Amino acid sequence: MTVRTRIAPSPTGDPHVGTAYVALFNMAFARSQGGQFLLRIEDTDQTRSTDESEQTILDALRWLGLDWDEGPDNGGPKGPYRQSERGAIYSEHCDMLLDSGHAFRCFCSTERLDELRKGQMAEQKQIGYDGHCLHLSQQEVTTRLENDEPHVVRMKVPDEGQCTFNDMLRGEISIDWAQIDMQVLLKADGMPTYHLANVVDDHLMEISHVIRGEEWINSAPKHILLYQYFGWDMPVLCHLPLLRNPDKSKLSKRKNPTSILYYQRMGYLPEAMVNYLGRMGWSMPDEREKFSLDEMLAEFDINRISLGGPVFDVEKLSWLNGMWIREEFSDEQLADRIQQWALNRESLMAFLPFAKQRMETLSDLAPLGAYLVSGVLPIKEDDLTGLGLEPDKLIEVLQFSLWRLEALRHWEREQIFTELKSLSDALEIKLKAFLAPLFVAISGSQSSISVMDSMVLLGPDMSRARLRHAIEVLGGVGKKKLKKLEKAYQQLS
RNA sequence: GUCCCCUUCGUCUAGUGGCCUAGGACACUGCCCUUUCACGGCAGUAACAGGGGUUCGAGUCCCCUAGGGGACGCCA
Repeated sequence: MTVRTRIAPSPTGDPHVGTAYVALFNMAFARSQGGQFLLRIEDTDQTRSTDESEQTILDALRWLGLDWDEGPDNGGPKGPYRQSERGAIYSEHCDMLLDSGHAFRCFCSTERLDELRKGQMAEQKQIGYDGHCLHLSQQEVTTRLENDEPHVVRMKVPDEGQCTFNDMLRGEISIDWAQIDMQVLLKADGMPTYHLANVVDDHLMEISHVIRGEEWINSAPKHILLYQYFGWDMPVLCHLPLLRNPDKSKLSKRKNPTSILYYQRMGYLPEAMVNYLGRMGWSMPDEREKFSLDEMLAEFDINRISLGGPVFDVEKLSWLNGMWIREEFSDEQLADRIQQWALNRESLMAFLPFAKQRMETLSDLAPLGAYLVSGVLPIKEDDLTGLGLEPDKLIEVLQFSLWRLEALRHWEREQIFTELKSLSDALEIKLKAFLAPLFVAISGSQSSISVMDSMVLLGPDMSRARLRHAIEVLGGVGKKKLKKLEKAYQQLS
């Protein structure tokens, strides 16, 4: 048996804990069955991933000890790979469906589709493609193709009956075919959508079991249909519960740190991290809380997964991390870890040029650099409100900066500066006054090395987390207020 | 709005019809240990969403209701 985890890099390159979670269970299932665990990076929307962001995710998984196998040597796609390099195989498969009459070309414009959706929304009807191009004559299709009219390829879907399939954990699931949209398979730019790429790649990689997040249940019928159209064997499906925020919604970075890099930077151990993820929706037969990846692989039974969406609880993760530090690490091992983590030559060399100018004795180093090796800083409301900005302005500065920095793709001094400077101009606040609250949020004090340099040293995840924390310290932003801020933010740019 | 999935302490969970007076862990509270703080030890508060069935017997099986979540893109 063979199993794979699909990875979709995000523009910012954050390796999401949800990705690691799914990868862990794929790996656990594969290894416990003596099968293979593969990894596949997929990016059919080329604006999303870069070599860098792909690398970041692979590194994060490796850090957690989630090592993958090579995959079958059958000429099909191999291990982590770049999908865009193999664009042709999708259009070829798409042609097969076109020839067999299971797919059709659709020339509808984005405007028409928007209009259609709006109408359906207004009538409170089901939303989906209306089959406008389904019955174009061969003649018309040929003419429009000759005219180079932009078009997509959509799959045909039965208009009656139900699709019934089996989920390893959930049993039988039935969905009416009427619920299933005529999914676009090949986009106007010639790239496949997820659905096509997923099915074709899974088949070529000889995937036997698909273990993925619950959010995919509703698109299972599309995939089943494609397998039927191609005449391929359908893999076994298994949908994992979704990791949740404390308010039970799907885990998101707005409400919780979700980047593995953040937890790394925070000083969580990979062993504890994997251990904790393994406790989400799963338990050891003897209910022990602390276990290594190897122990989990040895005992893994997929039927021990519970289906309620588990809330990601940082507090319990911290407790577990403490257990690992205290019980599983010798002083020597811990010393090594700490050195690797932050007290390494590279980190010191990065920091020293700034520290040097402010040092009189070597012992000045610790207070100067403490904030760089800290997690959440103990700042108080007064530290921020005492800076001279009005409370409303203060929130604006922090929240807008956070949004700008969240969108930043390359975490470099120049870019950070450009973003913040343009924001301070737009808000008509002098740079010095504008940076003051950021200074406190990032470094915890008013006198330290420059904010920009500090942010570079801290890295994107910790920097953003500190800004979020500062906003929390000020009482946070309610739903209403958030909407207002978003509006104001949009108007700025 | 339509469809799908889910539902045991605040949170993570054990539970596969009798072993359940529902067990463990985090968090919380108290006590002990300790020159402080932690760690550690001990104890305590706290849950089967509600209603109907099936059964000698239901947390466990079925149905309904409610609640939560997800999906409805030329995103993945």
